[in-house]
Amino acid sequence: MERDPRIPTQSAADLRSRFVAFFEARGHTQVPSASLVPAGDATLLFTNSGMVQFKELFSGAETRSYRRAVDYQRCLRVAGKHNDFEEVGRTPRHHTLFEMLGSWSFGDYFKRDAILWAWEFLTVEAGIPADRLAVTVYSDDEESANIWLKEVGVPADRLARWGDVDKGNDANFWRMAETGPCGPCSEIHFDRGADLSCGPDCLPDHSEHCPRWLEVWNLVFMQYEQHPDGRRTELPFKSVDTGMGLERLASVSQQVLSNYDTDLFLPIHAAMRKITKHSMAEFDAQRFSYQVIADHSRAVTFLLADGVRPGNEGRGYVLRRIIRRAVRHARLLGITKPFLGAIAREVVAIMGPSYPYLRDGETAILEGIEREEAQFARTLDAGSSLLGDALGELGAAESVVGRRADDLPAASPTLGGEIAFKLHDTYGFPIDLTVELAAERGVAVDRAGFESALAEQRERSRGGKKAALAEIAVTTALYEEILRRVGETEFVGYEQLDAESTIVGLLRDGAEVTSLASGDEGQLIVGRTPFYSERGGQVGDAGQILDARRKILAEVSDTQRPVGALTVHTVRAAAPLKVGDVVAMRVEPVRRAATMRNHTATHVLHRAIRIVAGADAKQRGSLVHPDYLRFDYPLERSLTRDERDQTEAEVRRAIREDMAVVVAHMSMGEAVKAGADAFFDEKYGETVRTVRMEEYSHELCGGTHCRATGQIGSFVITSERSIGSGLRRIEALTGAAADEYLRQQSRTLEASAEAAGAQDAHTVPQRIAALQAELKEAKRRAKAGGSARIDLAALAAQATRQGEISILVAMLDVEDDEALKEAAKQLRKKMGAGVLALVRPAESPEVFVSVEGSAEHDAGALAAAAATALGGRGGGRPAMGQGRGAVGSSADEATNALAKELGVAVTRS
RNA sequence: GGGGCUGUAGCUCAAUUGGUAGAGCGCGACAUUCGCAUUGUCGAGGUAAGGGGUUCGAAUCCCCUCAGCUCCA
Repeated sequence: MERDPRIPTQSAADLRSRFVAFFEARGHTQVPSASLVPAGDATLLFTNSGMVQFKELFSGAETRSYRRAVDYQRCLRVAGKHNDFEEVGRTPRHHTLFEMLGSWSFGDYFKRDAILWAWEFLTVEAGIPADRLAVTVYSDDEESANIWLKEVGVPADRLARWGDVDKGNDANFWRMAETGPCGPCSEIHFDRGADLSCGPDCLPDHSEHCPRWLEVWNLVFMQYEQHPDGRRTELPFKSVDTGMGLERLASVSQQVLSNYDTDLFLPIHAAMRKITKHSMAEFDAQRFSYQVIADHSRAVTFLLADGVRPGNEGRGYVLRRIIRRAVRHARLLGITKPFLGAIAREVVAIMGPSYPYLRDGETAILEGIEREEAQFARTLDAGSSLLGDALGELGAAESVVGRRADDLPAASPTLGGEIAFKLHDTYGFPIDLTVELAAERGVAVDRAGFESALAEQRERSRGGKKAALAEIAVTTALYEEILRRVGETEFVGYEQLDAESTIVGLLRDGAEVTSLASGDEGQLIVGRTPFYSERGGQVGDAGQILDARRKILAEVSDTQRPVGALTVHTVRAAAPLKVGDVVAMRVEPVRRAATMRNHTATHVLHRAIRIVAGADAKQRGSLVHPDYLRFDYPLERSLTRDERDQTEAEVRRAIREDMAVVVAHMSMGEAVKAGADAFFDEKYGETVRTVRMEEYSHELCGGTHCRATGQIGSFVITSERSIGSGLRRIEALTGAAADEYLRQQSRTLEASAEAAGAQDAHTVPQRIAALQAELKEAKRRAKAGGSARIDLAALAAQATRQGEISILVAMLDVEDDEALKEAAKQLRKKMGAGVLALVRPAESPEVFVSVEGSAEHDAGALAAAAATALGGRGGGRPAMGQGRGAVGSSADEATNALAKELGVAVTRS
């Protein structure tokens, strides 16, 4: 493409920081890039656009101290509605991970400022000549069109109008969901030159069909509220959400045709070529694979840094697929050794300055990659041998390296689609690898059969999750509507456990109602509540709802916050309740106190773990329940017995210190400066609540706590185990529960000591070891003694000779069927070839027959006949047979029958 | 959430498909050797992941639980 000398080349890093500075200078607060794992959104797998962390602000469910924001948001599109996974690498501008530069107005400025600033940034800061830009607006958005035409001065032929929502054309119209905030968009496109035009009437094309136009910036004006009945009304609270892909902007500024040729990717390609030793020509020939690897290495690095680990479900599975696809493409480039770690290092080097958390997590990132690469190598080995067997059965030819599937003759043998699918489904063997390896051995693969098997499985899988997700979406929408109507619930539970309030909403069976009858179960919403709703790992409060005379109206079993700060109590009504009633809310005090002990103990434990196992053992999740606490942290190994004891001792020491627990409110920035640990993706820029225990522990936390650590009382770890690769979980008890646990333990030990006959608790292990040795010895003696008691040599000597073979029919009174088999083995050694028929007297007598070196006799038949004679059954093979008579039948009869059949006398032992 | 596969000696894996649980490596002892390596002989080592069922009889068939691998969502 021809260079436009008017456009100054700028690095992606410069563009990123200029963007932030530009909007900061215009009153915007810089908000950090949020985690790829969305905080508190069950319907979303990954942060897939800039607006995810602001979602609650647009619906009015949440407010913040700022009304203008600017950010660069890492986004991932690999699953769900926006799924570019398969496109990545094939096109110049599809990515899994990308950065969205965003400017935001929450009920502040609207179309005019958004448009003027966007234009100014592109033409002045980025230096793009106005004649290289064009814009689009929604068909009937005269307001935006006028700003573009009259104020900015865009020529009429550089402005296109698109979209007609009511006729089903959603172009230039944005909506968050079926209902809720929505509005027109205005896009800014870069004109890459008329020579690329798709035709004479070429207009900026929003759908990207025309290579001439590159959409760089989308300005979304949230203007309307979409109601379920189809009406659209003007929003009182209008917002702006703009998003510009950094990779695209960089491609414009650096005047390259592909995002993959910008300085965001060039060093990654270079690092890869260093491994492959490819020339630039070879690189160009293999662009697809190089681009896949470059893209995926970025996604992998960010995902690992955000705490996602490869696994076989949910986010972990997506990460695994990305890593494996990258490895697969590296193999196409001839790389079979681990390489992704080196590439990830390069990604950290490029992105680290803008995303410091990548540097912090570098060790963990590299470990995660190394582990997954090794795991995939094992999978490929297992799959290769299975595939080899399958190909062998097809009479595959000798392997010819490099033979391609396309070059196979039409008459080639074909590997069934179901076999290819089984390899893929059960052994994780990638289909394109199957095709390639089969081709090398001259075998085609029935790809259509594979695809249909895959489609069938998809169909099967859909049933489960879809209904569940849809249900969440429906109830979420309902709660959002309630929240908009009644506003946030006031929480007064930090200071008091009782509060008077008014019922403002009731639900039964997932729908709003105006009253609950006695006995009904449902959800209750009030204006203010002392009930703590489940968040930050602490479970929701339980308690009662009372009337003025302290009569119980309802039992509260749980408290949740489904959306924003709307608190929802799960209740079972004991008396009729209706919206508007004034009630007394009473939190169960014992339960709350136990919960508080466990929550404060969780903070102490967190510090203790980091002291014992290292600072990297940061909290990854926790559950604070009245009965116990649960704490998850990353560690590649189990705690040693010593470390576990040390941790426990450290927590107890901190309890004895009786440190005051001090709660404070401050801005996020102040909290971070004060050294508070923020472990989850907090809402930045806002006032946060911090919980501090002197210099020992300082965390962001909304939970309820003890006044001082001494109130925790007791502490004991009850389990420490793995909950997945690199993740461990501790469960512990505090207060009376811990005391009770320890009491039970010592009681059990006392009982064990008594049962084992040990002098005292300390000698129980030795005592048990001694008993086990004794038991083993006794068993050994019994086994040996059983056959020793019976003189097997003498018995064998009494066998009747019949020509070449000996025949022995005997009754052996031994311990069990195992002893009978053992005796048979030894007799066989002493006796040589022949027929050996043994009977063991018991409730139901057992018959065991062994034949060696005789075609005349069938052991199975003999055993069956003898057992049948006793009303039982039996069988076996010619060399060996066994059976068992009915309960109460006579062993003598069986012996006699066998002796008669074989024509010999019974030998008595 | 819905599937597929696997779990047998310390390790890697067998067993005519329901009929006496084995092999190689590793381990121990003895022999060979000046010693090491080697080689030979003998030996120890099994709750067949755990539990239930069917059966005269289950590693094998059925059900449940647990763990690992894997696919789909």
